[in-house]
Amino acid sequence: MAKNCNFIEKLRETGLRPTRQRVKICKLLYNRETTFHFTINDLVKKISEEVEEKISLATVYNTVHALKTKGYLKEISINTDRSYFDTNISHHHHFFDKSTEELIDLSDEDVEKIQIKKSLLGKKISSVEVLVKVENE
Amino acid sequence: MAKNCNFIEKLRETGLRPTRQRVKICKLLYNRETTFHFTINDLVKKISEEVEEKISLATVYNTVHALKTKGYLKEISINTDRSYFDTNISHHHHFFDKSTEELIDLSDEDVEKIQIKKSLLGKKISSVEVLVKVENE
DNA sequence: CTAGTTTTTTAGAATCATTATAAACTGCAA
DNA sequence: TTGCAGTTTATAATGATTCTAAAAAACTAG
Repeated sequence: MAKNCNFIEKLRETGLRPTRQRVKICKLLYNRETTFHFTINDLVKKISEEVEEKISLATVYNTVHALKTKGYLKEISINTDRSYFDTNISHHHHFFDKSTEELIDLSDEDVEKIQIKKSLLGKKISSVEVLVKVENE
Repeated sequence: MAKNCNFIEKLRETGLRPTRQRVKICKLLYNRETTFHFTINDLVKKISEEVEEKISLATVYNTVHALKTKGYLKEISINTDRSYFDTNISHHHHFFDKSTEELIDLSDEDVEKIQIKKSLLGKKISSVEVLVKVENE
């Protein structure tokens, strides 16, 4: 799991050329114990700390967008000024801590099954997201 | 319900001076049959169509923000470039139609009761929002 | 391996929603 | 009516994101 090769394969499979920059970003995102919730800014900071080579801001945006499009990243619905992404793409929901502006995973079992009793003519449901906002007691 | 007085009272009660601009915006927002889901841009357009006097963009932002702070408007969590607001402040959830970028109310009864089985130490839940994204079939 | 084609990266400019600023204005209480 | 605190306003500033066009890198066929 610690080798670049994995990401090279993975990227190639999805039709994304495994460029130096993409491989390095993937290593940062997926080569970790826990899932990673981040904003572009978080990621840029992490890159500047842990990657020797500079990666331009536009590339970070491009790469994150490409990974999201390919389904390797999930974008979370919160109305903040920045977008949040999650490396955990399995079906699950989130806590959003208003005081720290951090996301915390809620596993699918942590939330009682949700039933939507209403439907819209000619529309199909593409996702159901639950966001639980929390604040300090 | 069609008189300004109502809004004048309402605003005054909450410590907001009932200025010409605020009263006019409140009339647009609350003097209607159905609830109103809108972005700032929607509201500005509506003002330019239905109000004779020009209201500056900054005032629209200020007023919406003030109404939201006082609990007369709800801001909806969606990760779009613009913020969405809802004049329906009762507890309920939303459909978000990805093709039209419109919000549609889901009454509280339309969504099976949600139970969160996990809690965070030292934090209390301030809201639970369900967003159901839909797209054309 | 190499030339040619396509994709990607890059720095910087452009965009767009939102917020800040500071001067002019207004609601309201004395 | 007067004065002041709260508001409005036009405009500038901010900040996240996207666009641009040229240089660089990755791929492909020969």
